[in-house]
Amino acid sequence: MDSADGPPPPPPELLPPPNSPYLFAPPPSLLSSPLLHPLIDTSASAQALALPSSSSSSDIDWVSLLSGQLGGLRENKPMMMSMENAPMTTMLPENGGVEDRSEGDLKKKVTCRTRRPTQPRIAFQTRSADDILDDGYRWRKYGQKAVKNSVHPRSYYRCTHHTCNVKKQVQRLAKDTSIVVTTYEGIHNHPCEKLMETLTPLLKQMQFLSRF
DNA sequence: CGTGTTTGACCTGCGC
DNA sequence: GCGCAGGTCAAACACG
Repeated sequence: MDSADGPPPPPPELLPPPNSPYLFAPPPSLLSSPLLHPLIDTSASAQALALPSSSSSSDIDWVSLLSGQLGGLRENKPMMMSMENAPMTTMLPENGGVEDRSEGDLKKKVTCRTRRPTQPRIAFQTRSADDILDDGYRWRKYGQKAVKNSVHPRSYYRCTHHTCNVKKQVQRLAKDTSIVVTTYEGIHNHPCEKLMETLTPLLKQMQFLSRF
């Protein structure tokens, strides 16, 4: 939901280079976009998106990305992606988003009745004052739950697109409440309106330039 | 009135 | 089998 009249909130800060096993990853707005859907594979996502910290945004194969070819990534080339004004995020391995649960004796209770193993799940850590990241999709909140060993509740969201079954969970880390963990589950089966709105003029410009 | 949020109840898996 | 905890449902409510 678009909150906010008044001054815009400060942009989320960059997280420091994460220690293993965390990996750099595109912001949710890109990862959840149709352009990158093929990348989000439950088992392979961490490897496929493994990015050396020495990478820079200049390494991005934007042409491939924007043309939908995704060549660089399909060849598993190291890449670093960034978006202006987009929050830098840290991608966690599957179930990484529940790291904060590991405080105490929380062990392996990550599997639950409704968890579908076939659904890709990707978690992001984002240092932000806002719980909700604007990733271009519309979300409807369907639940909120207090989580053990955490002061902050976990919020559950579902994509409002009628044919889309993507969910996401949002929770602040218990250890560092300035960090928001967003876990995406599933893949959008529809275009991201905001993203396409942003990229369309860019694509046109690139097509024009590519003629020379 | 349509859309989204809140919140308590309910369901289910897991550990003991 | 029981209790706990996570995830979902759905009615009530708020807001533009």
